Amino acid sequence: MSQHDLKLGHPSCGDCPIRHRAVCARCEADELAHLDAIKYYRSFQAGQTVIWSGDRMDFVASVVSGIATLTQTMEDGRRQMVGLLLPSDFVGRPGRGHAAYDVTATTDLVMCCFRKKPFEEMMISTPHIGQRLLEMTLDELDAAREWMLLLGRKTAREKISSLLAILARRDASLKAGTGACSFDLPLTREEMADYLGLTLETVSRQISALKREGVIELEGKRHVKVADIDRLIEQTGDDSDGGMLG
Amino acid sequence: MSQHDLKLGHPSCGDCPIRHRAVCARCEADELAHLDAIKYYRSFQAGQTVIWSGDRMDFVASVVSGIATLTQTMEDGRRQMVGLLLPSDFVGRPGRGHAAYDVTATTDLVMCCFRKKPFEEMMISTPHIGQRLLEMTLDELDAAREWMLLLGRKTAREKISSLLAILARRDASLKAGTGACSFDLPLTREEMADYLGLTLETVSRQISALKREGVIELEGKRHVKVADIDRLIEQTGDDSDGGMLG
DNA sequence: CGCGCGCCTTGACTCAGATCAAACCGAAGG
DNA sequence: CCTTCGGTTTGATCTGAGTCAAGGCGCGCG
Repeated sequence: MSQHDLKLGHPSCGDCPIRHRAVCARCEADELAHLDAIKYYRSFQAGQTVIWSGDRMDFVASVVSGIATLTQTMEDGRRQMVGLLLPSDFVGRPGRGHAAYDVTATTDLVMCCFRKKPFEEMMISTPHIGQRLLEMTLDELDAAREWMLLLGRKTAREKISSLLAILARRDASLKAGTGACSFDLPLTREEMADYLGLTLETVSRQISALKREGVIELEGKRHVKVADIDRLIEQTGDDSDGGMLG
Repeated sequence: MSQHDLKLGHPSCGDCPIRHRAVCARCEADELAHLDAIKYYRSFQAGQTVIWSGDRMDFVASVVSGIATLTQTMEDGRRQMVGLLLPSDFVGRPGRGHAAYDVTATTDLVMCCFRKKPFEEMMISTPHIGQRLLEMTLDELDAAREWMLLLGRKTAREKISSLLAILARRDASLKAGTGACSFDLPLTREEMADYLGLTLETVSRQISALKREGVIELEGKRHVKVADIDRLIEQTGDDSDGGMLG
């Protein structure tokens, strides 16, 4: 634990990029100072494994930048991604000593870590943290349940479109009014397949089909342009209101 | 709200059957007294809908007895169950005014309800409630993610076996040593199909196949006897240790 | 008693997506 | 320049589960 790869130039909590969305979002100045004192940063390169399922895990963390995945693997190698961790998302579970999933960096990744013990102590003394964590966990539970609908009932076409629509909305580079936007896919075809419960061939075919039909355009393999987001959303099978309930 | 069907004979919180597992599990005597003062019971008959997705929902609740389901429905009628609510499970989300899922009683059901406002106030004044709710929500998130693996990657055979194994373990009428047990299915074939992301015909066929192969026995349509639980678990595709990680 | 109604089972056929196999593309390295 | 290699595309074929359709079983009710 002594040589955690602490990088100079990391912000103090007060001007951290994820300050207002992460588990610390509701903390007051003094609480933040306490967190500042116990936090440390760790960086991972794209492709590196953060932790293996079943391994001892004596920290919890927030994603500061980059993207990580949470996956489960069966003995025979079948894999299912069960979560995508984006900046401000939380990893680890207070009150559990071992990782329940494989965590992998799909892009270069920076995490803000807390050793479990001091973090748990702080959760007791600082209700704001527990409150925010509850809120975030409830959001994740909703997301997981939405994904259950996708995995259990949607067609391949609907699955791919749903994923693209989520990525498109998040990269809200939505040109005001026009409904057009573009973004880079943060996942390989195989990773998308693992997320969607498909094979990589089916993912590839469906993306080609969407391209052929003009719903999306590709620049290279990874950059997607969506001329008309509504047309994409039509393909997802979701309520046409685009998820106003969320 | 005036005529909630409060039944005489309901226990005070102190000797409630779900006292030590529900959201109130960590509460002290005085906190319990407060909950006692604001709680009310509601009963539903098997088959009744508790609330529809999107409806205004001004209460949260714990299941006291019976079983309820949480389902999502697509416009065209495809349905996916996203949760099974058993005694002590919690329904509703503090900080949200509308139901996100259809909640249906599959057996006669009794729920212990709290109007949202007083409950939220109490969550702030009584950390024990929020702490317990966080714990329960994290458990549900784990369960949801395990279900994502089932929905995305398991075969029909593995899905059915997984469901039966879960029900068998829960009804821990496990005869010590022998690994034999028996229980009633709380769901119709169609409800199982909605839970497992299958059709009811496939559920029926797989159950017949398991019976034919001697993995299970049926008494009537609903009562299942498992002579050798390990043989059932072999069919689930899960790690052979039977989920010691959980 | 017989009728209708849920719920369940079984059979025949179809099809979406998996599997197997080949080749393509672009970047890195010699 | 050519080679290698990971990621990707595309084609041909196979198959598990869906769909459509016909009964069966048990129960409550007229």
